[in-house]
Amino acid sequence: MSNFTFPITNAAKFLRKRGITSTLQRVKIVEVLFEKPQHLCADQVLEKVNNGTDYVSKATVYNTLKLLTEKGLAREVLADPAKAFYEPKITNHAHFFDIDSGELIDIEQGQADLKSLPDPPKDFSIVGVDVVIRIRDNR
Amino acid sequence: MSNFTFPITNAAKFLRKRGITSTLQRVKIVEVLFEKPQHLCADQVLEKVNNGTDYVSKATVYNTLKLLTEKGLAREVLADPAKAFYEPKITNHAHFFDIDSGELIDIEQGQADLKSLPDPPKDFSIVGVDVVIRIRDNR
DNA sequence: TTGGGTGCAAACTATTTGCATTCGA
DNA sequence: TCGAATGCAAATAGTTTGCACCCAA
Repeated sequence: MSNFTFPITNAAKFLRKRGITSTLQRVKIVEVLFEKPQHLCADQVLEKVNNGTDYVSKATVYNTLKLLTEKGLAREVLADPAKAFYEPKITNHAHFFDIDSGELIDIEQGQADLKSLPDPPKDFSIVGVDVVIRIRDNR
Repeated sequence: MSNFTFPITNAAKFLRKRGITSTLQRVKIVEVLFEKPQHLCADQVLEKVNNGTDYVSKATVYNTLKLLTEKGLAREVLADPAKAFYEPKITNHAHFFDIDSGELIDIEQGQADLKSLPDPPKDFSIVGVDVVIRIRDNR
């Protein structure tokens, strides 16, 4: 049900199929984010969506990225203290974070797995696991 | 060199020993953060430091927490999208993050280790590894 | 007609910056 | 004395909120 290939060819259908009202703004945002596997912050999405014009507001970009994340269609990556990144790739994988450039790099699944998951506190269940490996260019 | 027991008894000495100029403001902040192993955001540190009075500004709290982090004496935890947490415990360990309450819980070392570290990109070295396991109360 | 859903301007909050002041050599 | 270090008011940047508008029932 969450399967698709990059880029998404019909964003309106993609949204409707997943129970989200399709609107002009959301279609534009989904087209941008799901063009290919990538890591974009809200401002980058805003810029790509508008591209000189003025179709979508900043608030709508934020609200839509949040909506996509809540619906499980996109993933929020917390690695840069300054801002959140969003990615269309929701399969489990870890990230390198270049602390100087602020760039995120995917780590292939299986390359940074936990030995085992710890037991969560009583009555709690695990919602997700985030692994970020901070790196620095030596040169 | 980074060894101490909680709470720190002489914050001024603690700072000087580690090559950081000791000031009234920094001493207060260190006394608060290093009272015991805990996770505090900047605002919580500010509140505890001032406690009704007005000794230290918000900017200084932020700058000092950043300084302590850069010097390797404290650790910044990125788990809550809204704000950063700081902790005095710098030994390697993962965290549970309660997505509803915003609370961080330490995971004992060894309970959430990576099978192995992935090779960083050429010319890069690994600076740190952050593991956050998001949890939710089912009740 | 109406009630939930949508988009966005304005508000808010976390964090950083620039600079006057202080400090140590 | 003087350059570097320090603290903080003000500015900035990321994100959220509240409300006017719209649309389907």
